[in-house]
Amino acid sequence: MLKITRKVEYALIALRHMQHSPKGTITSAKVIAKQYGIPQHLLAKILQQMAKDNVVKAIQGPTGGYKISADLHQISLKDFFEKLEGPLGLMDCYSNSDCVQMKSCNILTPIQRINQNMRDMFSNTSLQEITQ
Amino acid sequence: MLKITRKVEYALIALRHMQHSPKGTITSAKVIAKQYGIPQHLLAKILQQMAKDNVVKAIQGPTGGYKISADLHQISLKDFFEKLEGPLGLMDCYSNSDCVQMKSCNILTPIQRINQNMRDMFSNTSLQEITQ
DNA sequence: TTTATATGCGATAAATTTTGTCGCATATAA
DNA sequence: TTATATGCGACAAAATTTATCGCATATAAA
Repeated sequence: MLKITRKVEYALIALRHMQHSPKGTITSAKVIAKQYGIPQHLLAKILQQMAKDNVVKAIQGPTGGYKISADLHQISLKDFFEKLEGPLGLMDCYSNSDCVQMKSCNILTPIQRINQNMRDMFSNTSLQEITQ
Repeated sequence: MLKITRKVEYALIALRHMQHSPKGTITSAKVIAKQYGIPQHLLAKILQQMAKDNVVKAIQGPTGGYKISADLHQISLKDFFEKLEGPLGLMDCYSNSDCVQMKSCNILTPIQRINQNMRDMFSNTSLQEITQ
């Protein structure tokens, strides 16, 4: 529990790789996948999603690939995680109200405080701090 | 991702329930399971594990059950989570070294800082703060 | 114009983890 | 003696995560 997913890991690895490449470099999913041992198709889809989210810009055709298009200082880890994986919370019930135990649950409020601490932590960390 | 498991949820619910019962009360898994809509057998196993961990004391026989035996002020959430779920970390590689990408991974160090923040947060929160 | 190689995207499959169930044993109060 | 609790291992179901496949479109380069 309390793990980040491989999807997020792969996204961060790709961003960091691109950020350490010479300015203007376009990097294909294939190159990154090979270098870090990531399934190529999977990484491609993740980069495509980041392109939709305007974190990265996609260039099509041969010699195509991706480059960072956002200012990573301006994106918090919380926002980035939520772009890729949806709402961030220690328990589902904070974003999804279909838990039948909602009324009887006695830890909803106490855990909420911890939850908020966690969200704050990721809100106060920028993507740049990971990829720099 | 970044969720706590139901196992931990159920454990916390049970502890909080017991802590709010009159001093000396012995509570069976069955009673708690019914009240909160938790699968009884599952909760029983969790309580048994907490008994092994000396968080709770088990009393056998009919009229048996459990009561809190530890000082919950003295147990951090981190320790509690690790008792139930094993090592705490954002990525498996911090506790388990069989990731083949270890050498090539470029985010190991940056994520480690975030990881430490998270561990600190759970280290600095006592079980009591959840169950009180 | 053709070809090779990249992204775009949906469907599907495999693997892993989480969650829940079952059966039988032991302990003990009534 | 009986009923009801914990103790414990094996197993099963469900959910989530991780990975694969196929085909479409875009475009640089031969």
